[in-house]
Amino acid sequence: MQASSHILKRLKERGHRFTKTRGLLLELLLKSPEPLSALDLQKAFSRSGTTVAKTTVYREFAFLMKEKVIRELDFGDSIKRYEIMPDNHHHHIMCVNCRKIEEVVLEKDLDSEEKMIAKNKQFKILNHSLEFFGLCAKCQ
Amino acid sequence: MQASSHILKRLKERGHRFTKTRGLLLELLLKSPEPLSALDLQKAFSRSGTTVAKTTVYREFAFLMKEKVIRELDFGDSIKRYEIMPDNHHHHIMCVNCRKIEEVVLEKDLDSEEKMIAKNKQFKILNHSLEFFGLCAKCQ
DNA sequence: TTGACAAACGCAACTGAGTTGCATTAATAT
DNA sequence: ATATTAATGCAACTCAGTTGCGTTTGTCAA
Repeated sequence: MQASSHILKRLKERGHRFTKTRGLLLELLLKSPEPLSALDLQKAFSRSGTTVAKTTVYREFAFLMKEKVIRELDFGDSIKRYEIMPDNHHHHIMCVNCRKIEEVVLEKDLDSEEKMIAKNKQFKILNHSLEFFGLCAKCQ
Repeated sequence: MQASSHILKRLKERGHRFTKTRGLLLELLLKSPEPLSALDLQKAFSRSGTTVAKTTVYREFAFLMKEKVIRELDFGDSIKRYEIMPDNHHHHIMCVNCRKIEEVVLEKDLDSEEKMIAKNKQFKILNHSLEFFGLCAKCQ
């Protein structure tokens, strides 16, 4: 029983197929300590002794986004990265030198700020993106 | 006396040239209520009755970034946008429908959070990016 | 188990933001 | 006025991501 089973089960209940590629891609995302790009995933497939077309990876990202299984992250380097949709609300910090990414949890969330903005700007806020940039222990 | 004069003066003091393109580009950035992309700027040049090569716009962005006259913003749509380096620390909210961007100022800044992260993660934090996404008054 | 059907896949060609090489133009110092 | 070199323009390029289309494969019903 792989860690991705319950997700695959959920997808199947919604009428989607259980393929080898989808299973492995989810496994790899689940066990990665860092968000992964399309290229990262192709490399991970390679290391697992398989291959996957980049088209498939991008389409799978789109599919899993639609199903809200993963979420997209943007670190400003024009490479989209993805992680399994987290239970705990967290953000990230990326080392601007070696690109290492770690999760960070704020002491206070941004809910009250969002309410204030919604009120002042008459925007209906749907989400936000907050990423920190700096130098990791090794790179400073 | 244009609004960009003091910036051009500052650049000149550092040994850089005062060109028509640089002057107009700064004028346009200064008077824009929203951050601008390279394409936005080319269009704005057009409306001013001039033209500019996209290469020039990108190189000018790089130059002005190096001189810390502007800063780069990322709203996750793989288009870099730029705004004059602000005095007041602010973030932005973008309408996911019509792409309208407005400035927002937090009630509490993220300094204490940054200190906490720096301590816990042993990162030296250099900066952060925080953008909100939602629907503006017209689009909801 | 088999056959049908559509979801999932792979390959090649494409898109579009941003970059690079190189020749030309023009701002500044002397 | 002239020399120097920063700034500019054009064309070709890069690279992450997308699209078209023909093929494979998971699923379901007979």
